Amino acid sequence: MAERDADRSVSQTVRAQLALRDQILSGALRPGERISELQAVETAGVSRTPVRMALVRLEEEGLLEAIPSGGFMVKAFSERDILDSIELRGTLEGLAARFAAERGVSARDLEPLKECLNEIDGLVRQSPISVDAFSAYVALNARFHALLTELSRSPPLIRQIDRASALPFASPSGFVMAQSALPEAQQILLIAQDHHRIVVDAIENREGSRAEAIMREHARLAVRNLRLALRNRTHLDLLPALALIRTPEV
Amino acid sequence: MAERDADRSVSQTVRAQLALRDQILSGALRPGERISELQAVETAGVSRTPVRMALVRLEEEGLLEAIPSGGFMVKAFSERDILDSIELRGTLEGLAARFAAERGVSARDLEPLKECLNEIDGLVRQSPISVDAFSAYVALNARFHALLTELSRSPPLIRQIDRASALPFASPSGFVMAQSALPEAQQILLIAQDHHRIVVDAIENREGSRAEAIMREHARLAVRNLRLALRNRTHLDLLPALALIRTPEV
DNA sequence: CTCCCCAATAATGTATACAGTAGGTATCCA
DNA sequence: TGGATACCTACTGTATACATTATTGGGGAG
Repeated sequence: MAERDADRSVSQTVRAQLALRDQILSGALRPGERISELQAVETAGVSRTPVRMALVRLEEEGLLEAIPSGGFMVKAFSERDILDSIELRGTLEGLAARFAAERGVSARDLEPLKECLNEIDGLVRQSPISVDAFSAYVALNARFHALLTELSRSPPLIRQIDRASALPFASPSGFVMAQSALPEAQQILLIAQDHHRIVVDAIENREGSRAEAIMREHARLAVRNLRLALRNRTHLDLLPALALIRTPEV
Repeated sequence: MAERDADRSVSQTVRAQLALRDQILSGALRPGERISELQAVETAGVSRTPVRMALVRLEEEGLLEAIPSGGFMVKAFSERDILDSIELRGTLEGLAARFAAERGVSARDLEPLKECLNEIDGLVRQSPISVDAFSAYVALNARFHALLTELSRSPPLIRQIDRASALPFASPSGFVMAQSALPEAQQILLIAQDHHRIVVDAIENREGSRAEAIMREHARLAVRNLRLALRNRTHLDLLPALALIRTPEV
């Protein structure tokens, strides 16, 4: 009720979309559960029209699924869906790295990436890494991936990568957090940093195939790590958006 | 006015979406042009609410672009966007082929693909190929790609490939039509058929890397061919034709 | 003559009212 | 007592009315 007149700068549709996404990701709405428009109207504090717009957008985003008889439900994902989504994004980012390398990148455009890596360097060498440093790392890592994607200068590819990252567990931050549940987390961060450095080097030297190969390997390693994390159920609570994983039938 | 009560089985939203997509693809609405909701309401014969829903869906589909000040415009694509979109889809289909090979496919699941190839065989060997045979080929080729995608059994990947194929020029039918404008069209069809046969073989023998590599090469070849076609100034004839072609939804 | 500002108009974003349908519950009959 | 049917409720899909914002055109000032 305090939020009713908060942030008048954003449209009602966006506000509804954010509110609903929050509810889904926080687990307030369980997978398979039907979304109640009326309830959404109350929580978002807007009328049905923008709520319905938000529902359509969230469906296209992949968080919701249309029910044939009408309405929407929260989409449920299998563990394999999650692993596939990560490999998918890795493949696309590999293509982005190739494009960047083949098309040439000016030293000035490469500067932010290198700066990003340097900032990360100081963080990953701490052992054990502090909570603040870790969240700083997560943000910087996401920034690195975004910058790399941009370097492809291919709007269709960038768009597709954004879509592939929409699912929380498929986003860069998502799987960094997932891997952090593993005992070898510290070493994983160092390896990731190496990968990133190689990619930047390959792009700088215009070696498209090498840039792509290392990004794909990077993703495949992440998939292997996450598969391990998923198998170790005790660490599952550290996974982002665990609410979206389909629970076994009761 | 005859369409007002036609097809009561589909929702008004879907009807509006189809009508608008038709208008865009047929060129009745030019790229960059702002969409008039009022006009859309008239042509679709429905009220503003389903029209706006359709607009949001078409934006997510990639055919429209939101205008910051409000409303939507028809999205404009550069030639490079078109080429990138094709390579993008090829990359995704390569991953699909890899998944299919690595995860194993039963002989029964592979049957429809082989049948598809056999049906195509008879068509591509005709020289010159008749108009009817060509459109039959286009349909069968699209079917082959759809079946191959399905074989990955990865819902996230399938979804992403569908999205990548939403743009008419990036769809299998789209670039077959584009390449058909080249003088070596006949030979291109034969090469494509070879590629497809190799992919099926690789999947059957569970050679993931080979299956992926050949699909990517297939796409890169198509990109090269289309770049030639665009450079030869045949694109003035090509683009309108491309706009008319879309892969069947199913 | 040109540039800027204000006002009128049109179109978007939002809210609400209406209609049709699916699902649930209660009652009645076997 | 169990099952089927009919009614009722609640929710979705659609239409329309309202408000707010952008755009355009004209008029006035420099």
